[in-house]
Amino acid sequence: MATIREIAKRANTSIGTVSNYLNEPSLVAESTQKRIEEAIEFFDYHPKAAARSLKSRYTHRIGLVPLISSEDNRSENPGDNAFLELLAGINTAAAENKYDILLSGATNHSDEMKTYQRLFGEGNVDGIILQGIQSEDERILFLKKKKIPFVTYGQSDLPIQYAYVDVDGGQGIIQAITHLKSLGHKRIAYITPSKSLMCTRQRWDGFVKGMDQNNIQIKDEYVIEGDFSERSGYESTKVLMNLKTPPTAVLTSNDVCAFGVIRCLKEMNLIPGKDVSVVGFDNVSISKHWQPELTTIEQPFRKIGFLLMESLLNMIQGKEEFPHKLVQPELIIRESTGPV
Amino acid sequence: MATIREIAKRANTSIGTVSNYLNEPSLVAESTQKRIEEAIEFFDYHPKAAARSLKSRYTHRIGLVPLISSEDNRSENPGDNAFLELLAGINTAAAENKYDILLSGATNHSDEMKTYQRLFGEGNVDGIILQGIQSEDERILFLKKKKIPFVTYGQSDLPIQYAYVDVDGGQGIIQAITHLKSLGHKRIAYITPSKSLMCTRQRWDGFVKGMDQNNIQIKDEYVIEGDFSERSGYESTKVLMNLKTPPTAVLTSNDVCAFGVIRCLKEMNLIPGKDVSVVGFDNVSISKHWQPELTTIEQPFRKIGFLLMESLLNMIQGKEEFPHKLVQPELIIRESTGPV
DNA sequence: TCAAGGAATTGAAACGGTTCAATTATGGCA
DNA sequence: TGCCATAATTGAACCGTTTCAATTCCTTGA
Repeated sequence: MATIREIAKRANTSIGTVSNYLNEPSLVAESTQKRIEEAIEFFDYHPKAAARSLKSRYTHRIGLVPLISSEDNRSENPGDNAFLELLAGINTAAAENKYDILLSGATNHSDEMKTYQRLFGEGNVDGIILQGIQSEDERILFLKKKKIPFVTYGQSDLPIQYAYVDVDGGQGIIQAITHLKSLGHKRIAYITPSKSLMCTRQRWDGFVKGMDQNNIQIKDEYVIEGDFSERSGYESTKVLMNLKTPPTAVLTSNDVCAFGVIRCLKEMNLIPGKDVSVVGFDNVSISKHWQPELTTIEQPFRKIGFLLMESLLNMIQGKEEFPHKLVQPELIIRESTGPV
Repeated sequence: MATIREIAKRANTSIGTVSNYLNEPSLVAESTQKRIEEAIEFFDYHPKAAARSLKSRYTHRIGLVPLISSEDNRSENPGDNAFLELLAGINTAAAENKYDILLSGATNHSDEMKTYQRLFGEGNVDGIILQGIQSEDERILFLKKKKIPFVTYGQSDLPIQYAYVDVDGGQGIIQAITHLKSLGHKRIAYITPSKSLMCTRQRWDGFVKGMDQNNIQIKDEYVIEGDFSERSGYESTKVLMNLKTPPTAVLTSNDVCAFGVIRCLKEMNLIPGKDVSVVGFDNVSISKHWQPELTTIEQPFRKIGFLLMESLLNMIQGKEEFPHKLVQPELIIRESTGPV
C-alpha cells in the first residue's frame, strides 16, 4: 500500500504539500495539484484513517448504539423500518461530510453506556446519536458528565442543556383533530399514556390546543389514561363504548394501541372507519396493511436522521453548542377515519 | 486523556509490559497485572484505536454497506426486520471478538464498490460482509480482485472461490411439501421466479426432490414461472384456478408473492387456508398479521448474521480460507395452510 | 533594481500505540 | 552453590499521517 511519502516522491513535492492537498487543496498550486492527482491515481492511494486520526483527533465516525433484544423477535416488534429510515437520513448527512457510522449493539442501557464510553474513549467516534429517550434518561447524564458530544432523538425531562431533534407531536394531534372535525366529528376521545413522559405531555398539550382551535369541548370521560400497548387500546375502548354517549372518534398515541381499539370495535360489531374513526401514531409498516388501513401520524424519520447528524457535526466542529430542532409530523389519511 | 506511558509510569513498569497486558495478559506477572489494572482504573484509560491499528494493521472493525433507496419508502418494502435481525447476529459475533460494525450506506452498486474500496483502502475495516447477492454479482469480482476479505450472504453463480453463508432453500421447500402432504394435499402448484437465479434454482431442486420424496408427481401445468412480486402471485393464481383441475395448494418463493395469491383467491371467493392452502417464503413481519396469517418459511437471520461474522473473522485471522456454511430454514405453520 | 509581502513549499516533530530483540529475574535441579 | 531454562520485562524503532514554524518563490510597486 502506498503512503503519503511515495505520493510526494512521485509528484516531486513534499509530504506536507500532499497533506495540504488532501485537506485544503486551495493551499496548493494548481500545477502541483495535477501532479499529486496523477500520483494518487497511479498508486490508487487512500490516506490511512488510523494515521490521520492519530494526529488530527478526528475519526470521521459517529456512533450509533441500537438496543438489540436478546432473543430473535423478528415479527414481534413493528418499530422496524423506522430505524432503517433514520439510518438512511443519518447516512445522507454523514456521507455529505465524509463521515461513517459506527454501530455497536447493546442489549440494555448499562451495556449501552459502557459501549459509549469505550467508543469515545478509544477514539472510535467523534460523537454519538442517542435514540429512544426516556423522561429521565440516565444516558444523557452519563454522556454529559463524560463530555462526549451527543445529540438525542427526542427530549427528556432533565433540566440540562443538550442537543436534540424532536417531532412536534402536539402538532400531529392538532392535525388529526382538525381532520376529524372536517369529517364532522365532535365526540373525540383520546387514549393517552401517563403524562409523566415528555412526548405524551407534548401530545396532550396539542390535544388541548387542537380541541380549542376547533371549538370542541374536552369531555373528561373521553380522556383515558392507558399506555402504548395493544391491550390498553382494547380495554380503553371497551370503557369508552359503554358510555351513555360514546365517542365517534378515538385518538391514540401509537399504532399498536390503535390496533387494540380496532379489535375491540370489531368485537362489538362496530365498523372502524365508519361507526367509529380511529387515528394511530407512528405509521409502522403494518398499519398500511391493517383492516381497515389505519389513518395515522407519520414521523419523518429520514429528515430526523439527517438533522441529527447535521446537528452533531455542528457541535463537533464547534459551530453550534446545543442545537434544538423540531420537525413537523404528517397526517396519513387512510380508511380508519371517515365521516360521522 | 491518559496514554500508555502514563499507565506504565503509575504501575511502575514499562510501556511494553502494559501493551502485553492489554493484548496477552498471560505474558505479564500477576502482581504486575494488579498494578496495571489499578492504573487503568485510576486514569479511566482506553487504548486509542487509531494508534493501535496504525502499527498492528488490525482495525477491529468490519464493514457493512446497506443499499439505501433514495426515497423515503418506510412502509413499502417489508424486507424490514430481516436487516435488523441480521445485524443482531453479526453484532453478537462481533462483540464476542471485540469487533465493531462500520456502516456506510450506498444508493447503488457502483457507489457500493467505491465505498468498499475506500473503507478498506483507508484502513477503516478489516473485511466486509456482502448482502443481496445476485447471480453474477460484480461486487464479488471486485472485492476478489482488490484482495479485500469478504463473506457473502447468499451464493452467486460465479465460478470463483469465496466465502459464503447461505440458507438451504431447497430444504425449506421440502419441509413445506411434506407439511402439505400430511394435510392430504397432492395437487401442489409452485410459482417460481426465473431459474436463472441461484436461490430459485436451489428451491426448484428442493421442489423436485420434495415431490419425489412424498411420491407426488409434478404436473407441468402446476408450475408457473413468475417473479417475486405481489402481482405475479395474483396473475399466476388466476391461471392456476382456471385449470380443469386446479391445485389445492400453492407454494411461492416469497411472502409478497403469496399475498398476491391470497388476494386472487379471495376475489374468486375461495377461502385461503381452507379451499386452497398457500405457503410463503421469508416470514416478513406483516405475514403474521395477514388475513389469514401466512404459513411461511423462515430464514434464521440471527444465526446467519452470526455465521457471517464468524466466517469473516476466521478468514481475517487466517484460520479458514473460504468457509462455506449452509443453514436450515424453518417452516412456520399458520392459518394459510389447512387440510384438503 | 530592490524591498515588501503574500503564496507556495518544506521537513522535522508529534500523535500513542505495537513489536521484537535484548536483558534481567526466577525457580528447579544436580 | 552454580547452571540452565524459562518467565518477565525493557525500550527503541516504527506505523503514516498532520501540524507548524521556517524557508523559498513570485509579484508588485517605488
